[in-house]
Amino acid sequence: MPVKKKEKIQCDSNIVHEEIVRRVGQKMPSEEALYDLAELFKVFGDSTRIKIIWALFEEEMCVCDIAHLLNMTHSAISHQLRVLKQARLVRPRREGKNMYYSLDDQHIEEIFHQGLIHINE
Amino acid sequence: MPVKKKEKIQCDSNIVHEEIVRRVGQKMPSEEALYDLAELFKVFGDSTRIKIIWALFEEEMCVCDIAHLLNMTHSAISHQLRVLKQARLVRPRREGKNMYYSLDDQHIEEIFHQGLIHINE
DNA sequence: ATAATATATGAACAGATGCTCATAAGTTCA
DNA sequence: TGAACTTATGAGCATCTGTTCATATATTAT
Repeated sequence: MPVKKKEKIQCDSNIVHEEIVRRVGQKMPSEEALYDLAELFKVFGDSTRIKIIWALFEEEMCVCDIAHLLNMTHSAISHQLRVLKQARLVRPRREGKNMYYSLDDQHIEEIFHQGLIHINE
Repeated sequence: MPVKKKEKIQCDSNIVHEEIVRRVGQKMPSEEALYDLAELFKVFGDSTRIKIIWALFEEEMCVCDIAHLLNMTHSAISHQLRVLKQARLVRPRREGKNMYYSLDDQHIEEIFHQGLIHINE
């Protein structure tokens, strides 16, 4: 009695499309890389931080000016700059009492650009 | 008596670096565009969704297979696919009992690529 | 030293998020 | 029709997040 061969397979939790899952699984980046990527995008996923970064596209600014530009408290901006700093996206520079922040990455602008293309589609 | 001109200005909440703030402010995209951009990146800011998208780079897959690949419940995957669908990042196609999802955007891969460059720097 | 200004930081709180669970909806096959 | 299977969805909940507030730190000028 020949075993009935299933050509187009169902999606039983056991009889999954094993071929597909195996092939795709092999091409996936490491768990760690995907996690880090998500962490990076998480940083971009807040409109305050997006605004800060966009402002710094133009030129370096101090905390106070950013706060004024975005009409937010110094504290809130400082907290967010810390997040950006930890993600190695901005770099601080002291000048007297002021801390000037500037962008520390060349790829951000390209990432944002592609993001805007998606939005405006 | 000549008015003392302030060259490098202080950061009083009143005497902000008005020139800078004004110039940068003019170049900022609209509030709405920046908000939408943040929303898009928020979608990328979760490792489950990152994994789903990366899997779909290879080929379309059904809910069940994605769940199996990522070792998660069907429900969790379905919820996340909904988020991706609402963001117009994936597109569903029915085939019998299965819903096959595929990527609906050409720019995602470029965005992810640039993101990885930042991480590996 | 003290005062004034700029920034940083911890605690607290409200709101958002992602998963699980239960259940519903849609499809196929007997 | 009903049973089996796949996917979708709402509720509940634990966790995470972004802001505010109070306070600390750092620099400059008096």
